[in-house]
Amino acid sequence: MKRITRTFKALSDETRLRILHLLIEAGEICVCDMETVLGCPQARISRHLSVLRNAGLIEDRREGLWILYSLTRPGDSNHRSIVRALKEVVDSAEEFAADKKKLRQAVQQGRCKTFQIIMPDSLPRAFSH
Amino acid sequence: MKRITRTFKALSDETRLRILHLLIEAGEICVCDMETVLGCPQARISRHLSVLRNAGLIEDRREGLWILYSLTRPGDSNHRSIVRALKEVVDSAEEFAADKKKLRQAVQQGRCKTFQIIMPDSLPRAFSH
DNA sequence: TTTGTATATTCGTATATATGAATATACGGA
DNA sequence: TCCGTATATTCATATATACGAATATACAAA
Repeated sequence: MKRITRTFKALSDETRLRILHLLIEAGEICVCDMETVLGCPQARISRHLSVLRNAGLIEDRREGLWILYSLTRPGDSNHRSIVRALKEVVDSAEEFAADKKKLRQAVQQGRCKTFQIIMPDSLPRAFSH
Repeated sequence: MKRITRTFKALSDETRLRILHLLIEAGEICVCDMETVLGCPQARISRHLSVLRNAGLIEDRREGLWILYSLTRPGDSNHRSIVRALKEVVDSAEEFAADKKKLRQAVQQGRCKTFQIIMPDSLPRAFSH
């Protein structure tokens, strides 16, 4: 039960939903790119990331100086149900469209470090057109 | 966006999830029956009900002295997605089983006022066996 | 080993939330 | 109109959460 309420609480903040949306869109993304796209101070993003990590929603891996975040693959049925709802919600809510656009532009203009790190030569198809 | 975060926040509390679970199980239920099944003080339940109502998750109607609560029928796609996840979660989590059992027993032993109010002569099929 | 970049944490503070106890309100019946 | 039952709200307080600013840590490159 505590696990469930903690997960819902993690989803109850605007910045955290925007972060999760970026992870859904980009697959994997570093903190400074979140900073670029969301326009939030780094400390704020970092703190929200730790809330999401403690809720088991995201995980990270280090790649040189950068730490790349991504969604955790759901480990049980509750997690799966909640993440499915999350994806439906960020998909249908207009407020996320601006971030999506900003992310795409940053990637195409080479201002997005994540893709220079993990795939220096090619863009993921989601951002190539 | 505010609507979405408010909805998730409403789901981030144990008592509120237990209340929603009862509404899912019973369809419609009065506050004193929640008190009986959940074993929480009335003021606490009432306050949590107002949080859920403000989030648009539940609605109520008066029937004499009693106020019967039920889930709001989802009005948009976000609401629908979140409520679907909620139902899956309370369905699969073991912690809700005890409340379900207690509700069933209360109904069958005639200690549940809701069904004496809304259907004095017959029990809903969900509780008749 | 120094420097710069990326990320995390600490600190002080403001705001929100949860709670029990007490009180108020709404309604029906005597 | 008075009383009892059902539900909501107020009050005081404890705890949690969010925030910016400042600082710390981790790593790579020179």
